[in-house]
Amino acid sequence: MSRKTIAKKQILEFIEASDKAVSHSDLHKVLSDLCDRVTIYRVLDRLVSEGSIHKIVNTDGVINYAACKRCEIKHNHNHVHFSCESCKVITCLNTVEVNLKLPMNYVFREAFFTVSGICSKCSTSE
Amino acid sequence: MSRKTIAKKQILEFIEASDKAVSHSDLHKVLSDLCDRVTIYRVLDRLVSEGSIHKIVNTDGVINYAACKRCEIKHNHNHVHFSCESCKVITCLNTVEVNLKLPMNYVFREAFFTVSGICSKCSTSE
DNA sequence: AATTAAACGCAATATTGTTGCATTAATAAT
DNA sequence: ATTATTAATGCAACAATATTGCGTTTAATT
Repeated sequence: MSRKTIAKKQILEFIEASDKAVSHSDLHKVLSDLCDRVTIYRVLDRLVSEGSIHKIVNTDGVINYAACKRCEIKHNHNHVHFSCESCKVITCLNTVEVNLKLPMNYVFREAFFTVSGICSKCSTSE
Repeated sequence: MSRKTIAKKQILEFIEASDKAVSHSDLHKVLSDLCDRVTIYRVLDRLVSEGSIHKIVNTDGVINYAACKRCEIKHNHNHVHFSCESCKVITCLNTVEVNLKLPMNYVFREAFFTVSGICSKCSTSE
């Protein structure tokens, strides 16, 4: 059974408080006093497998994490993520829906959709 | 101006001949006699910026490369990539179209769509 | 054939992620 | 409240991946 440790609590709190997706190195910069690098990796794995957060692979291959805010209602990570080229912020576009139909005999399991461009904040503030 | 070197020619040929997306380590295993690891990185960057190949970030964050087969007609990398969990092969689903509409003020530049599951080859051969 | 700079190899370094193991601490049992 | 159990941690080592600097090579131009 999974335990409620200090590291886990702090890491989850940080991710939940953030309005953007965060990477391992983001967390390490902020929580370096709290715990070891390795612990952050292990806590992130646990949080993902428990369904508290989800992984987002950015367009450059960097893995980010975001809290599952609406997953209580219907667990679904197949929404679109937006990666802003200007402010580098990665956000979840929960409002955008994607519909696609795979070819014959393909079995769907999971979808990862990331769109890069300029977010609304950056496009309106220039 | 970009030069036609042996390494570049060989790497592009290999990627074009492959029916799946290949990673840096794939290339390094095959072409280790041809050139240095670093050269492969640099050639890949050049080929991408020249538009001869395109990047595919897999669901685990590993970057793969595939040739741009239909880009002569209409340069478009916004098609769906499929990552097979069984045979680990990454393919371009040129036939699958995705339509999405970004929220107000978001500027679209590029889309990265990857679906994971079981490909037709694996689902029919079991 | 000489010139020029892109491309290269090599070494060093940085970044990212994993594993083993002894120790610590959260939870359950007494 | 104390003890027992084992999940979780820290640390060190390791592995894989990616980048940079620099002297040398080589493709393309003159």
